[in-house]
Amino acid sequence: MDKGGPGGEIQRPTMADVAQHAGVSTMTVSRALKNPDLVSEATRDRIMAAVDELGYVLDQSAGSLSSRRTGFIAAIVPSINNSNFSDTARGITDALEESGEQLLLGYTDYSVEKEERLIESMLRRRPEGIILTGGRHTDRARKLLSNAGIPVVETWDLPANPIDLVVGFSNEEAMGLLVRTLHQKGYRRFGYIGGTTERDTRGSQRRAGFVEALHQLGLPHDRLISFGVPPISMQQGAEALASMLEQWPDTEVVICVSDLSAFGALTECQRRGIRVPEDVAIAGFGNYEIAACAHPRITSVDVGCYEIGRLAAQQLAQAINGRRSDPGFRARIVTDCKVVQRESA
Amino acid sequence: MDKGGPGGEIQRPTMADVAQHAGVSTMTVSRALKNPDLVSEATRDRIMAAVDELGYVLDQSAGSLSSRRTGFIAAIVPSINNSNFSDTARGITDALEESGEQLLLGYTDYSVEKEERLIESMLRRRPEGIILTGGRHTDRARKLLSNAGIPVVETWDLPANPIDLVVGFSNEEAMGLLVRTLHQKGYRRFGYIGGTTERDTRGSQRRAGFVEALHQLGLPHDRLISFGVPPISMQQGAEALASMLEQWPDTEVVICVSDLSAFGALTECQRRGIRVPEDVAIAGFGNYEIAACAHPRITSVDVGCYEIGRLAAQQLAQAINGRRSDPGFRARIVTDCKVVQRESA
DNA sequence: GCGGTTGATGATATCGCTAACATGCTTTCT
DNA sequence: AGAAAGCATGTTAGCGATATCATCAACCGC
Repeated sequence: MDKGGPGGEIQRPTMADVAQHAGVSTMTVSRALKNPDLVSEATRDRIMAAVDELGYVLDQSAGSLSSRRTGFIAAIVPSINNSNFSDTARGITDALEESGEQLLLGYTDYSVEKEERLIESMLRRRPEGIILTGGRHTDRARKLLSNAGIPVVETWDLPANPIDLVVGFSNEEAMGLLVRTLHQKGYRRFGYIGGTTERDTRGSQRRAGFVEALHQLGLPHDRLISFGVPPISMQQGAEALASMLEQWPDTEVVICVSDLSAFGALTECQRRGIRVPEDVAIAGFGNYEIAACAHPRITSVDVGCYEIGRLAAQQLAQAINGRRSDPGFRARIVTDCKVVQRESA
Repeated sequence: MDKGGPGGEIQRPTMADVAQHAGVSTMTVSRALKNPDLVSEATRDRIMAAVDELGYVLDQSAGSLSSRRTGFIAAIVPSINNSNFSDTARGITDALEESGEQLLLGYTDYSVEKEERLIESMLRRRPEGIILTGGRHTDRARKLLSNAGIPVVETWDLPANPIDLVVGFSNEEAMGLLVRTLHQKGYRRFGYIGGTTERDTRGSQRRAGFVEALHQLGLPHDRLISFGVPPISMQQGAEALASMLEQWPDTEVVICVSDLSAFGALTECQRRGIRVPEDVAIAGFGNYEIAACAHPRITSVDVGCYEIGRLAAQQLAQAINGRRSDPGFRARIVTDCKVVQRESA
């Protein structure tokens, strides 16, 4: 097979070829493929036979140029390696499948600069809407989006100045909820493990929520360990726990920025023969599968990642179709966060 | 902001607008954006100023129609939720970034029918190449691909009848390697945990490799537990282990189709107070992060997921650019698999 | 000083499809 | 019966970019 080679270019059949083959005009072929009921059954059959025989595949680049609808939705997540975000991506894809749109997926590695570049390169594809993670973006990114004139959904956060639509939750409050829940269970000496930089906005917000909640409870909130560049890994969670216990050996409960680091912390305890939760309790965030399966199972916060994606895609679809004024349409959807209490804390 | 609403359609500037603004022809604008050195500095500056002022963003749908290069690469994986495959996806994206192509990513949920549908809808976007997972596809999918006349890379496997290019490894042999390694460590009574159906081709191949290796070693190979629809989860690994020990309580080592199920099996042992590896040893496959972090750490097989993605994208880029006859170009790249010995087995 | 090369730019003709309107022809209504 | 409406299809004109060839200076070497 000579494919893609120079001179090996195959002349793919076009709609005109199909039309000729079926003895109709290209317009009828186009209709037969997109709105079959606009074409009589006999003609449609002839066209489909021609399509089959020639192995014709519609060219959507051409189609969307003419119809001004690309059928693309762009989505940008921090990382596709993180199952929380890939759950969101799944939610988006599943919702899109219903509306027949295709997903352009990109990841930023938690960098707003990379996000800006991604937004720019995706806008060149003329997506009909775009889904972002978080509310922090470069000024240029905001400008690009505003110029693009397409609906935008920010997710996983409740930005103070949203660009357009929002589907998310408050990371501060979700963390506050976790802290208060654990406080009610009797814990008093809280420690927090997170990443080193502010790059992970949601991580920073969770830390802020941790501090604020303890402050309101009148408890000390200085046991903060920063370890590793986000996304903070299991391994780094383990190292951070070691550091935590070294600095504050009497810490009662350690809350981690995510379940991955929480799991790392848990295994570090196991290596050191520290009992969880008897000696130290551990809680995470995100309700990853690992939290439900670890031994002991890890207390966490479920933020409904899949649902965020599904809702974001639905909102976008409605906005694209001009249903912003429909009853029940809300530009800002606050999703539910639940603390999942398990054995680890 | 009125976006996407009916009648709210913003008239985005086109290249002609930029051209007029800068007092040049559209062709010069096109050149300034794609091959800046073909345009004098003064003109280029004027054009860039116009681009900035108007907030112009290139329309690639239009561009690719005329240049017959879409800049798209399609990639299809079984699941983006599985970090092995999302590592491969990362490898692809990273390699593509160098060549400036954009990724169209889709997932099949381990169904060849869904794969066929995905291939069809992606081919409508006229990708310049396509990366698949595994060597099993529907006949129609094969036909679609062959008609498309673009390079194809099959990954994560060494298909007997490859469509075109291959970047992968033998799942049978990789599993055989693991079995022999554990055999050398003295284990004799082997059990295997995998999914129920043949949908996960790679899972089936690993099971076949398990059976074959034991057969060659003259050992019994009937301790096979099938549990759950692939991808088999941590939880299912746990349940499968319970079932294994019930049927064959004297099993010495349990090999799981992936590290996720291995981890589930491990935690089930911990719940039951069964010591790993003293009472039962456990090994997984894929070398996920969790294998390196669990306590005890899980023996696994590293298959270089990221590298598979990177190589696949590179191969594709070379094939697209007609470098098939370059020295060093191999249509079939066999990647390295290494057993990573840890405490669990 | 002149044929030839190089460099910067422009004019024109598509690329493959679909929107919008036009054309016949049949059906329906009053 | 004649006007109005409906159905199946065709015609025409782009969508927004780029390939290709053409143009016109400026420059180069001998």
